Amino acid sequence: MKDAKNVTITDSEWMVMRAIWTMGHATSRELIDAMNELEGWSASTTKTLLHRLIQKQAVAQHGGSRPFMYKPVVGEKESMAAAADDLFDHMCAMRAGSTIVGVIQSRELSRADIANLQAILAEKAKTAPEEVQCNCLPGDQTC
Amino acid sequence: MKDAKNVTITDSEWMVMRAIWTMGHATSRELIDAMNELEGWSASTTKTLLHRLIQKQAVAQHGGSRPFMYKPVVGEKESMAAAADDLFDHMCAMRAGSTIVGVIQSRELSRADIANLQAILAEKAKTAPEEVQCNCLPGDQTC
DNA sequence: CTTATCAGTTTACAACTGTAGTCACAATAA
DNA sequence: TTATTGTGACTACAGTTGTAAACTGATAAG
Repeated sequence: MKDAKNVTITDSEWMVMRAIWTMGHATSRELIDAMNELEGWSASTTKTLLHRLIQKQAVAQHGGSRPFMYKPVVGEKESMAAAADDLFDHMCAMRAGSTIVGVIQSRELSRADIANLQAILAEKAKTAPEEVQCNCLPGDQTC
Repeated sequence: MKDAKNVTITDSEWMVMRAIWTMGHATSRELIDAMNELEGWSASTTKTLLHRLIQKQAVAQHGGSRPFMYKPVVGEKESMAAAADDLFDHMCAMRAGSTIVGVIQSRELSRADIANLQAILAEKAKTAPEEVQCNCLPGDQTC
């Protein structure tokens, strides 16, 4: 069973996935056109990326006859979560908080997103530690 | 003037940077040992990464005589912010909010981080849109 | 001073990425 | 039925990344 955790989507592939996710399903022609307009890519480039995504089982080919339909196999939400987790997993745990502050400052958030975040934060506040430990070096140095 | 925005640090290089950032400055021996313990890397691997970081001007060699000192040139905070921005720039703006929700849920945050986030969110709530537009396809489709 | 060792520099090399051309075959038009 | 074209498959190729060996010059030990 393929899930987003096991698939690594590269930067270029990500662009194609976004189009497929948003369209729900698409023919190669539609994707080629969208990518050409968005990124200026040649048809070959989009085709290659699409094939690599199929190999990775991030996308599947549907419909028996020739203009095939392409549909996402991995979900957008899960893939985004996996990518974000992957990023933060490679960074210092102690500074994750301030990094998230930066992200929130620079992104547009809907009212619902904000309400959601506020609820989670209120909950987390109840048990939050004074300091998060740095996990960048071996042993348990005080950083 | 080198700033974090212009330097792309790869995953492996990131590990070395974390050690250097945390140590403040270090000799190659210290880094080699730390990386060996943390990642099981051979001395060569750490040396290579260190050199690539010097080339990228993410790290600088200090001290005239042989056991040189290595110090970070780019800051940890700025590098983390750049990496995080880069990630979110490649993802659907509409779903950034829920992705952040996921990140916050899975990370440990200090009281100070939480207070900070709460303040920013309260501020952003005042002008937050009902919906953030999807920016995955050309044109302005309703997604 | 000569030798062994360690730090620093070069070279290596396969896998992965970004970007794209070419080939083959199915569908369609003539 | 044959020629054309659109779509999918295969090939290409340079640059990056992960991982490390080999070489070279500085230091320390004898």
